[in-house]
Amino acid sequence: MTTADQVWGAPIVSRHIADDVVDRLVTAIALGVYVPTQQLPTERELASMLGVSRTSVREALKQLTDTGYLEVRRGRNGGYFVLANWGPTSAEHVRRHLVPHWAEFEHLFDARTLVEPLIARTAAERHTASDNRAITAALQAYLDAPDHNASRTADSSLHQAIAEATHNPFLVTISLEFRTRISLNLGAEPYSDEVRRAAILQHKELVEAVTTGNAGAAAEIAARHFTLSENLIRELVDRAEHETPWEQ
Amino acid sequence: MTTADQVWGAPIVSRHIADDVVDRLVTAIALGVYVPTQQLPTERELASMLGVSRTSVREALKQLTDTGYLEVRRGRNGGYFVLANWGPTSAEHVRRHLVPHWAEFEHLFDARTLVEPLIARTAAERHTASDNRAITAALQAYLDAPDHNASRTADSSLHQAIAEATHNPFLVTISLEFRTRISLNLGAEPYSDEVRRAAILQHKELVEAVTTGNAGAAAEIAARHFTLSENLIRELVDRAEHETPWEQ
DNA sequence: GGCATAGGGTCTGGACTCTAGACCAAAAGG
DNA sequence: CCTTTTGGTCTAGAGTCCAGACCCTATGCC
Repeated sequence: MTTADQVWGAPIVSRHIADDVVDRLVTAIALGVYVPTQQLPTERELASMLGVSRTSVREALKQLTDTGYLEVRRGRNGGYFVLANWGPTSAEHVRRHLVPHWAEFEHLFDARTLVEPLIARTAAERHTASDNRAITAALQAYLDAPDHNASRTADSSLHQAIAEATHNPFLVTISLEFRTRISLNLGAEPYSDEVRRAAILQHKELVEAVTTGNAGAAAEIAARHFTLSENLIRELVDRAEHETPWEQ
Repeated sequence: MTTADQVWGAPIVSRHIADDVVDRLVTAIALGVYVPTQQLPTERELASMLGVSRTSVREALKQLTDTGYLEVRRGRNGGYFVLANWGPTSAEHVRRHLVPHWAEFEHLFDARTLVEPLIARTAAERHTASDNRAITAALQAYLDAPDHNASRTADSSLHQAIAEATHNPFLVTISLEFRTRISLNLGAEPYSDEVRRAAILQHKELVEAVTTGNAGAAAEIAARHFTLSENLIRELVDRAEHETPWEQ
């Protein structure tokens, strides 16, 4: 693998606008901007938000509806609604997304476990009073989250607030990219009361370390925190592989 | 800046194929795959390499020629040739690229100085015998480089070989992205006999630390190494700003 | 000198994409 | 029942991309 290979590697393919729209929608849903049962903006609104024709938006929505991620209802009060197929608990989802991308997944977790502690450490070293306010508010929103969906949205916002305390847009982007790609294959990270209790504790510790400038602790807690969900996924896939021993 | 803003942020714009080709070419030249005075592949070859029509390739080459980065010669033995406008030593180049993107640049250096030591450390922890061979070969190529251009190409290959020793494609991509974006604004990093001597020493130390698995030293040397070029750029811009006090 | 060749330069027709906008169909609310 | 909101359908026109044919120019070679 030479430098030249990296550059010329893949042929250029003409990306269709609809594919870009699909990416945005999937990202939004993966990050919890829209949660199951929630209604998306109307076709006309999406078209105007994204600066694209309604035709292209419809093409994207059609793809997502066909794949079973959205439901469409006609008439007044109609629109597109997020279905609940995003959870990794369904063996279906595991087979469809986790297993085919398993190698990428391992690397993704690996890289995240390496980079996120660095981000947490840097945030702890550079945070300002205003960062602290944002982080604390995000933590509070997370603690107040009434259900799993709200919890996902708040989790993403909290980690984003921490990344922003590094005051480096590249680190913010890298962190967002990790969240997106992981949620993308995963739908939601696994969830149970036990997991939530552990996550609450870790988030509190992490926020404490970052906002008080305890860089070493922040890095260490972040490493533990991101290992938690990684292990949950592994268990899940192990189980799914045993339950459905390789037909189709 | 909420999560939703990050997702819906920019409107979707239809990327033209020619812009993608421009990106590839600029990346290739920035990374030293093609160096000044060297001839690019022919239009027909590029079209086939990239899987696009000759029309699109021509459009891209026209842009780069108009901007003054390529020269075109007609007739037999003709073709496109890389011009020498890429060096940051020209005050022209500094004004045109460094100053307008200065903020992005600071962040870029900052992120690189944070992440590259992590990559070096990880490479030191995970290297295999085959990685060591690749890294050592890349170092030798760097030492043997007869001139500045060959040196740039070899430098990029060496850092890539180290990144690949992490065995994580995301880290490889991030490292490549840093090199590309920095070279993109910079053309080449500044160069002098003194700089080269320092760089040779640091590259030797870095390779030694990585290949013998001395993770701490690898991280520390990488941090120093990437700070070196950062400081050179700063001096350069300071000088340029004093020499040409803000007309145009 | 003259011819063959390897490049860039130009043009065309057709397939496909994207857009804007008009209009239809269904369901809910008043 | 009628209006309104929302998805569903269709069309005309502009733009993009491609494949391929053909032209122009400089060089190398006989």
